[in-house]
Amino acid sequence: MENSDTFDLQLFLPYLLNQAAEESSLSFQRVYKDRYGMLRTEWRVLFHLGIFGRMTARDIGLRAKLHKTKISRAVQKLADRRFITRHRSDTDRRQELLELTVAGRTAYLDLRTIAERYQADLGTEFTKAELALLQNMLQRLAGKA
Amino acid sequence: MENSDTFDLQLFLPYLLNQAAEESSLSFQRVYKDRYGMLRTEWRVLFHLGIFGRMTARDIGLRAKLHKTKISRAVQKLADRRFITRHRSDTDRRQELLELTVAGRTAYLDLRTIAERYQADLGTEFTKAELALLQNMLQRLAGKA
DNA sequence: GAATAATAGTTGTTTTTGTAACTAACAAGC
DNA sequence: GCTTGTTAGTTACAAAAACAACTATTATTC
Repeated sequence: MENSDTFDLQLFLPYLLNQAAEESSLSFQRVYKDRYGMLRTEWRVLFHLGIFGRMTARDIGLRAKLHKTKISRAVQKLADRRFITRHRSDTDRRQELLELTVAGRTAYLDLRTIAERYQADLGTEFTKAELALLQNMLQRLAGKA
Repeated sequence: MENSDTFDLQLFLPYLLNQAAEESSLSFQRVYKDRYGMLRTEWRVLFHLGIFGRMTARDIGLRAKLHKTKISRAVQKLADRRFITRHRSDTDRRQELLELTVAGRTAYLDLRTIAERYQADLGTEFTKAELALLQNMLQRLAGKA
């Protein structure tokens, strides 16, 4: 290590954020993957429909910053597994209204419970104020605040 | 949106962290991708060698939490492009000592400058104390503190 | 109102990643 | 010192993501 250097990679945000994101996603990923065979894009679509109710692929893409091809395939898989229904819109026949089925809503509520538990567990690790600041800063970094 | 729900996805850390990580990586990605045709794993390997000097693929994997196949491929590509050299170790002929070439070090220093500028620019967005707290929390979340 | 552009969503192809199986070298136990 | 297990790294195959080209429908413009 004779050419040692001083740059601290561990503090470089694009790196550090990815490490933290990957680590924090792990436990949640295990649940939606093992329990429902879902991919990341799929649970995200599921959650958007669970939270906001009926919406189109386009709107999910805007909110979640997901590319339409990713959403298209996630929607297909979710529909195949009867988690969502798709209905062509009457006012604009290009777009499709997506909605959770009962099974979809059940899966969503189950995963939401896990997510809420995860968030609650952070309370043992961080104070409320710390957490609020963290979320605020992350939202600013994500360009959403 | 009749089935509206109260869960705040924007505050769910596995989601929020990913959004922030993706957004914050964008500008840096553009540089290492456009300027050097590198992938994420490749700049990470490059940086590890730039920072710590000669080391093995195994040690990079441990530090960066990268799987050995990813590193193996990154090392191949970096060696193809003459950014690094590889020498089998005398003491353990399974492992290979990796080291930056002059071209590799030049690329590293260039990218490091960009990275440092990125970090510096955060200072206009956040206070020193905020940033320190953010980094500390992210390191805890990443399991490295 | 026909021609052109723009939008929602899909499909096909290429890259990149993930996973498992592999080779070669070393280590440990007996 | 031979068998068994472990480790460093590679390769082959499967899954997923990225990107470009496409269809169908709606919006715009002249």
